[in-house]
Amino acid sequence: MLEKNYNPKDFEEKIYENWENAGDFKPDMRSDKDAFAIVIPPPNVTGYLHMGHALDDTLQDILIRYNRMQGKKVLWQPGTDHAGIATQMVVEKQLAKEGISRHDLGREKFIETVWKWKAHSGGTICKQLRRLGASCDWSRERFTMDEGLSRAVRKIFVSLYKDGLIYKAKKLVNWDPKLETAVSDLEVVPTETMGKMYYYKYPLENNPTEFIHIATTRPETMFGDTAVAVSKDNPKLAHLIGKNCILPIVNRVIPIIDDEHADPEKGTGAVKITPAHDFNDFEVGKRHNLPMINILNPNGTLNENTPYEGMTTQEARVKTIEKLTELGLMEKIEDHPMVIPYGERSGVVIEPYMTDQWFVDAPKLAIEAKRVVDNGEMEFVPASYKKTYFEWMNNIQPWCISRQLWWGHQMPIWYGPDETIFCEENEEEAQAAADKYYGKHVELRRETDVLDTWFSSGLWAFSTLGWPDKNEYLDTFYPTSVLVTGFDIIFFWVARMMMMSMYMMKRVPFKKCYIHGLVRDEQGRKMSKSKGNTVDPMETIEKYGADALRFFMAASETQGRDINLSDSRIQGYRNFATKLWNAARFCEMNECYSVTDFDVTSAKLEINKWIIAKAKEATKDVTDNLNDYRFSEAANAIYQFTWGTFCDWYIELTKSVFYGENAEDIRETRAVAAWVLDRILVVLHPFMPFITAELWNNLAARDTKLIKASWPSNENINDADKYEIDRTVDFISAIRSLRAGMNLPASAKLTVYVKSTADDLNIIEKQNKMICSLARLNEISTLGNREISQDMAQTASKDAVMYIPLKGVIDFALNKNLDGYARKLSNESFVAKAPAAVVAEEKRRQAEAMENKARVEEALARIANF
RNA sequence: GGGUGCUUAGCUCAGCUGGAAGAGCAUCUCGUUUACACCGAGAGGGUCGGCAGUUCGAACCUGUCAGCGCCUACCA
Repeated sequence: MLEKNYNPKDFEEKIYENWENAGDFKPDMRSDKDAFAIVIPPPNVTGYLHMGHALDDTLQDILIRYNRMQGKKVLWQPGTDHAGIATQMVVEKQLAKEGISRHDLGREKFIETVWKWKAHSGGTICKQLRRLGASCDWSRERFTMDEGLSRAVRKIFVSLYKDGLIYKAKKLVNWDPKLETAVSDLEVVPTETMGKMYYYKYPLENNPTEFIHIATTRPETMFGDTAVAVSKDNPKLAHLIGKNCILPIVNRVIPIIDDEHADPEKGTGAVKITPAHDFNDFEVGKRHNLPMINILNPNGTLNENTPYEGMTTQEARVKTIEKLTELGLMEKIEDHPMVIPYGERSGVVIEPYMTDQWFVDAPKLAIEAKRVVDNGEMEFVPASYKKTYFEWMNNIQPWCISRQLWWGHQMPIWYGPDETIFCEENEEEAQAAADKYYGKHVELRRETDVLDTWFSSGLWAFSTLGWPDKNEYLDTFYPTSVLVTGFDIIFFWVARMMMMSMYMMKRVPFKKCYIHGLVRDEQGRKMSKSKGNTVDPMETIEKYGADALRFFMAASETQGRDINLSDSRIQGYRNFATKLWNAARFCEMNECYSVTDFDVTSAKLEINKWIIAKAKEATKDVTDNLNDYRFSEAANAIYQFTWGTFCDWYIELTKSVFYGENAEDIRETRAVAAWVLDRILVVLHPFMPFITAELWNNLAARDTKLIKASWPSNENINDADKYEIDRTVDFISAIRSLRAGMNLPASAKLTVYVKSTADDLNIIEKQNKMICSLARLNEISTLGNREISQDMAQTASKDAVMYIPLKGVIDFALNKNLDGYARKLSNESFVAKAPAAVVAEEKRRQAEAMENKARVEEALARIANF
């Protein structure tokens, strides 16, 4: 027997353990059907599940379960990411609490500490994914720094290098002065800020009374200036080209050059050129072969090339302005809205900084990655993201992959006395190679830089499947079927996977890429820890169950739009689960047990033929929508069928069968009710795996677990099966509506006479009992040659006109109540002794009843006039 | 600056190929009945942002205006 109340906490975790222990998430490699695979976007190993994951992973699980039920070989490949910067920062913060810096520990000890931290706090997110119901094959869980995946990283690195697609270069990069590492363009967050524009002037070399006027937002960078540029098309300034000016404070002579970068419309029309600290100026510097003066230390303070060595840029800025003012060169300072780049992780201002770094030739790798999207080998859903992808790919810059961090894949590069050794294996192999090359034992020094985290994530689609080793999984599941991820990660990850996979595998990493939006808070604001508006999915699951949260995510997921979290909606889906639970209890109480191999075509009763057709229709609806990745439509289809059709109508209709005497009708209806309930469990399972499995297990002894039950397909739907009951529903609805509109009490049983087509009359004849029961009637019959009298209310449904005599009914019902109130209130001792609130309430009710009566009488008067 | 999306009921949003405007929540009325009050029955509520076009027919297609958002570039 089912418990009276739906209580997801009683069974969700238990059911999950059963699946996992039984190996139900492992692909059925013996299946003769297609393979279907998804690689999970790997969360940070030390991270926690947030609502974004809940959405992303619910959608994936729906697809996985749906395809698994179709009998395919299904793999959901799980794993976690080492998240270089993020993890290193967390551990550094921990150490800082004990007053230790990573440098105190040294590289080796520090990395050891990180591994310890990972062992201690890692894996939480995988437990949380289990709680959500994610049916990943945990036996294949991978980590980006696993030995296998690390080997893949080294192999690709060396291969790219040999193909000339990785190179070392001294270039301007985004430098994070707090973390003291290069970061990629994508790890920089441009932030709108109100800053200042500083106007000052440099004297000309040969005529110190003449000046060239400069505007800048970063005056302290002047110590790195190696030219001033103006445009030859600028009539006011062109005459200065070729002259020199004097850089104040340091009194260095720099040329005034002609360059297109100097826009006459902007600033003063003359631009100070600081090639080592500005991306545009760097280009100008290259064009004119200007010296590049580095003015910063790695920690962002000014260096020995400036008069303000050791100062922060802010301090130096103040000092520079003071000094320029002193020299009478400062002109004005204006407020200036601008965009300042901040480090995504560190939150400090990012400085363009000249260093030796390693780059991947992304523009070259992009060629293939673009081609296969262009020709449809990889399809975005929704398709509009194709444009976004090309927009970026067409403007792609070389990808800086080196990081001056400790946590990550250390580059497989060893420096010998005068040679660089690349080795995809390990230290000893590199040493052996070096010794062989030099013909004697030499000291090797390994490159200290590690790789950008996204380098290893870029290999995820095949490295997790065991590449570079040949194996069955790689053969079976690569290319994977679909990647499900948020739009915020298209460039970080999707594009890199495309490039890396096309380079190494020559085939797309996934055939489709489903992109969803962000989960926002109730008011539509972005969730963030700093705003304090995050909602922990684990708390939501605790409160409403994982099924409710999952269903919310599915039902809210419409292509190309963000989702606003809504507690009332999640609660609504919990209510939906409760509703299903109770419907199952109804079936159980009425002994509706699953009949193995029940032949639905054998059903004779109209209500049964009707619900079977509707169930098949709903199944097709869900199937079609899932195939098109229309999650909300699919979820709504099963929701509407379960609640609006099965519970609201079918269960009610079965009551006149179950409470009747016809044994054959009861037998058939029990079998059909059980069949429909099973169908709901099957079709709902991808969305709400827990409650459906719990009911499946409790309602009958089964040969197959629900997780492996087969998804119905290509069913024959007979529209004629639906007609009679659809019409019956029309009649009942019309009568109910009229009753409510006229305020007729439910206790008043009515008589209805119908004038309509023979077809309708036939249906009314056949379904008489059900109509009477659901519309609270004594009788419904043909009008025949009865006279239409003035006290008859009328309502219509298509060809049918229904006449309802009202006279006695109303008087009876209304006066009964009124008499009661009158009697009570005329009782003096009641009025005197009962609490005032009770008396007032009684009076209120009396007034209400009188009002009600007036309304009905008014309605009757209207009918009389009709 | 370039790109892209949105504007539909009080709120949050669906609405696929142009064919009778929908859901959930909220509101109001009623509630006989052993599946369910986390419920049932019923109701009200919309100039589909404005304007102009195409069409037999437009929430949907075209143009235009307005408002909001996102991505991206830009530290003169």
